[in-house]
Amino acid sequence: MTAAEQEYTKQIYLGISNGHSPMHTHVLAELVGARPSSATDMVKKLTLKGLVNYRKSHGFSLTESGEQMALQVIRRHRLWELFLTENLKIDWKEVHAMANELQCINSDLLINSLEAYLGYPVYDPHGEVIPDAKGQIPQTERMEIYDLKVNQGAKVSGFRDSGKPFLAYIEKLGLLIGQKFKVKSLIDYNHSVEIKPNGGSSFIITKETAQKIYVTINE
Amino acid sequence: MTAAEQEYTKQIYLGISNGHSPMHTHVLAELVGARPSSATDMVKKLTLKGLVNYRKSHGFSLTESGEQMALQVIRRHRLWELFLTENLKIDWKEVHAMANELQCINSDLLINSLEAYLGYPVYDPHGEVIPDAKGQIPQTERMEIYDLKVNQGAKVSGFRDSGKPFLAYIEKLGLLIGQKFKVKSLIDYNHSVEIKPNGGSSFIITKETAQKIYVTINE
DNA sequence: TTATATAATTAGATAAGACTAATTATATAA
DNA sequence: TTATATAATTAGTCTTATCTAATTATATAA
Repeated sequence: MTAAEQEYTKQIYLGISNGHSPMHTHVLAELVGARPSSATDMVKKLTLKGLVNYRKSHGFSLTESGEQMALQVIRRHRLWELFLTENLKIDWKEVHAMANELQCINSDLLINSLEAYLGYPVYDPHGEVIPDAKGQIPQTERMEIYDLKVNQGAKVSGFRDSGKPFLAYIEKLGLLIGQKFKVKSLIDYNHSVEIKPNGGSSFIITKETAQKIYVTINE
Repeated sequence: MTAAEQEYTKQIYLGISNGHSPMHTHVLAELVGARPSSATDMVKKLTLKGLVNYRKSHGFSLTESGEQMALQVIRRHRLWELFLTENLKIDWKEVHAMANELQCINSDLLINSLEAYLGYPVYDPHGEVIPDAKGQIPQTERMEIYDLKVNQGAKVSGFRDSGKPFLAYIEKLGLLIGQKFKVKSLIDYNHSVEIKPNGGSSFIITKETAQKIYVTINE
């Protein structure tokens, strides 16, 4: 499988996981950073290889083997991200792009050795779960800030978006993984959320942002 | 620069270092594992980019900037090889192929972080010198078994060939890096060399093999 | 110097992946 | 139901990197 095929397959999986079901060519094109016509070409190719269920001009999804493929790419991506931040101490906003190049190296020996070296981690530096060698995803419940109620306290545990602009914004807000906070109010008008981090003053985030930040509730 | 351009440039450099000066298309083709016509195409492209000095139907060499380019690729390759063997504990015969895929990721941040993580190493697992960030090669003298005299003792310090078949042969002979041995005799007929490793019995290696094994002489 | 073997190059294909521009589907509003 | 906006696809082009087969250079031996 080529690097491009792997990246498209990964993005179909992630897009569908984030609610874009069924996937559409223009959404996929946006996700991989290409034009819709390129996405159409690739989806047709992936369909021929049995990785995608495709009905012309309607949406599409991954087949069972396409999903397994995607999970392996995601596994490689996230293990490399973790290595880059944890071991090489590279800024977490930079690692996504590097991991996108590293993920295409498809060697079980390499990736399983890396996984062992990192100590069989469960989460990547953005709080996303790392699939295991069999493509199994350790089951964890993912609640978003958007799901919280007023006065509820919680702790940041991950992010749905690993793009540099979003992560830079998160860093600016001080909402790094582990940060505790409380929901101060929910704004009916546009569904924004006002939160107050422990040891900081409160501010408002949009609905979109509140849906991209995973949390665990204080026990 | 594409992965292929990087690999060709690297192989031109290594080939010339190993005495193929000037380089020729059929030799280069052999080194990268392609046909001579492909090598011709690539050499023409590299010439247009100012990396190669080329005179049609005669040999060619790298320009100053081509050489710098090659040294950076070699640097990345050897740092990754070291990481794979030292940290991930992957068999040294396997790492060359993996490093060939990793070497194309051209990020100074990544590779300088990796170098720091590895502790600014000077040698890769095959005993080859690692160029620094500026493309400088730490100066070390490279003597081969073939240069030794009868009864001279020495220690294996590296190999000119990092291909799997050669390394498997070396491993079989027990001539790993650090192994001490003595030259028992030089065979005039075909310039083979009889050596006796410390703690083992003597055997004969061909001239070609004797030229691929670097040594340091016992003080 | 001419014949010949070897090396090098050219010509022409192919495959992957991307693009633009044009066309065709689909779904929604009037 | 028809018009229209949006989405999707097709057609055709480009680049990179390969290949085979044919041709041309070069150098060596007779």
